[in-house]
Amino acid sequence: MADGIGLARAAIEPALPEERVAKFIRTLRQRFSFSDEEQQQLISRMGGEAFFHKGDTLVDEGEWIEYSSLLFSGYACREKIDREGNRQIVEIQIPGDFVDLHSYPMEQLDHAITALTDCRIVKLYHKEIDDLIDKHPRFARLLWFSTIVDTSIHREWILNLGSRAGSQRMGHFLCEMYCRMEVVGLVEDGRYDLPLTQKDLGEALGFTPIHVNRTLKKLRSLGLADFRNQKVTIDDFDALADHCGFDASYLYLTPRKK
Amino acid sequence: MADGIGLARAAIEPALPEERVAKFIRTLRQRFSFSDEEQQQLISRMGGEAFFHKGDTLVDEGEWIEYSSLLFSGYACREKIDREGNRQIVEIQIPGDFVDLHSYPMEQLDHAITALTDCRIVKLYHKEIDDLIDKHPRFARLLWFSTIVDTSIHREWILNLGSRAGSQRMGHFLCEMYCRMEVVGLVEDGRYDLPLTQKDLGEALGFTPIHVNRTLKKLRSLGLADFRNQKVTIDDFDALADHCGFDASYLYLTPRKK
DNA sequence: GGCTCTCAATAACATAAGATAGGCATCGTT
DNA sequence: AACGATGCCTATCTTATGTTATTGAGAGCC
Repeated sequence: MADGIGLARAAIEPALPEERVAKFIRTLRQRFSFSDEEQQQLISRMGGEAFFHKGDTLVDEGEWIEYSSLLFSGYACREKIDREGNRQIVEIQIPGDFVDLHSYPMEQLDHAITALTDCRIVKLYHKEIDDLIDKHPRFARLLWFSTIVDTSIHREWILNLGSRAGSQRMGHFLCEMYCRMEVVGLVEDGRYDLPLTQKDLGEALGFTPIHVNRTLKKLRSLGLADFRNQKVTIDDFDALADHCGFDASYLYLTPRKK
Repeated sequence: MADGIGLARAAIEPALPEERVAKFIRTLRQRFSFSDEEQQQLISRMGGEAFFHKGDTLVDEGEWIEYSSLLFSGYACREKIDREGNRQIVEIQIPGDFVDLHSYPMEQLDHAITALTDCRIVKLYHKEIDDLIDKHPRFARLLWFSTIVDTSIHREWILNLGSRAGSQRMGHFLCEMYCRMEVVGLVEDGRYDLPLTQKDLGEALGFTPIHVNRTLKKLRSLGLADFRNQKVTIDDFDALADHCGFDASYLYLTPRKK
């Protein structure tokens, strides 16, 4: 929806850089206060755009990377495939997320990033980051921070997969997505897009698609959440959060002091 | 064992700084080649030591932190506790690991770090890191990298909890610990210390203690791994790795080009 | 219009893992 | 020596989740 608008406008006249990175800035500022000048410093280094179709691989496992991708519109996911070919979705990326900023220190990823919908990205070349940190060392800590939030999210997923079962595991995931989507203005009347099939959901939560179906049915019958046609509706967020013990602090959405 | 030696020596005469950080340097150099001079730069900034007893909290959830801790000897773990009081171990820390380097960009952790045995740490104050990055920007990328390896390990745990069951999940964990311990010289004849109870193991792998017992029994009967008295014996690492589809690349133990 | 897909929903059945409980070591304390 | 605490092991029973299969709705295609 916001997605569609972005695409349409880009086709007519290119969006301004500020606009393209707006969601990222919004998320970042939610977490880490920084000046308008610093914001400008960062935006001015953002390079070209790229477009991917649904199902495309944005970054492949093992690939050598020289720029990081800021997701401007569309949805993607990190995924790992094991020897038997089982797919594990490890994180969902939404507009405003830096999908692979950690490739700056890493240079090579241990997993792939795949487009869940058509995606538009803005590039930030690693040599620009080098230069930025060189001239403004404070950005090291700031950009570093933004990658470390993913680490925190991963830890919560470990907790979710390791200690929560059934509807609570599912509910927790839906709560996380709700909070992250809300920050970038993608929740409307308790509804947000989640472009996953039930099979995908299973691959994120460690369930079979059948069990995903059972679990969704249960959440629906409890009146806590409804997922259908790639859309999530949560009428009473607090009730759902309470049901599954969700606490958003691991998302670091409260501004830091520095 | 190496632990005991370290402690005894420290009691008589303080170990040299080089010696105290040797395991960390060993791990880091395994991953990221850097010069002797840079090594010296880093070591010279390391501050005082601290000692913790088994069961102590090294860093508490939510605590504001002004230095990061390098584990010199002993074992620790990251853990998260959910609302019901269930404990989820999220990572094991071994000698040479920076247990909370990510607290530098974070300033506050979303989880606690607890000593599994008596522990000795060496401090690196965050203002020293500020200064180090200021004078030698390359260290930003290097230290950043070292935190990002934890992210990669977390992702593999998500895969492990989400898609592997029973003996493979357990085996994978034992393989990871084997590889990490080997780098710092703590594997001897296929044996290494793992100071966890079966309950702890369950809290790391998302099993009940009873099921941990079943699983260990199975691995033992298959001749793949033996865990008892806090010691792991793996006679044929390749066989175990093959059994559970373990691939060490996510540990980034091959030196990067830069 | 009738294909073929993919995805969602459900049912019937199988099994891995959780829950509860008891016995048996070991260890530190008094 | 007696005691309680802790950790390991086993047995039994229950349940959540996996497996396999069938049906129907909708989307795209020829």
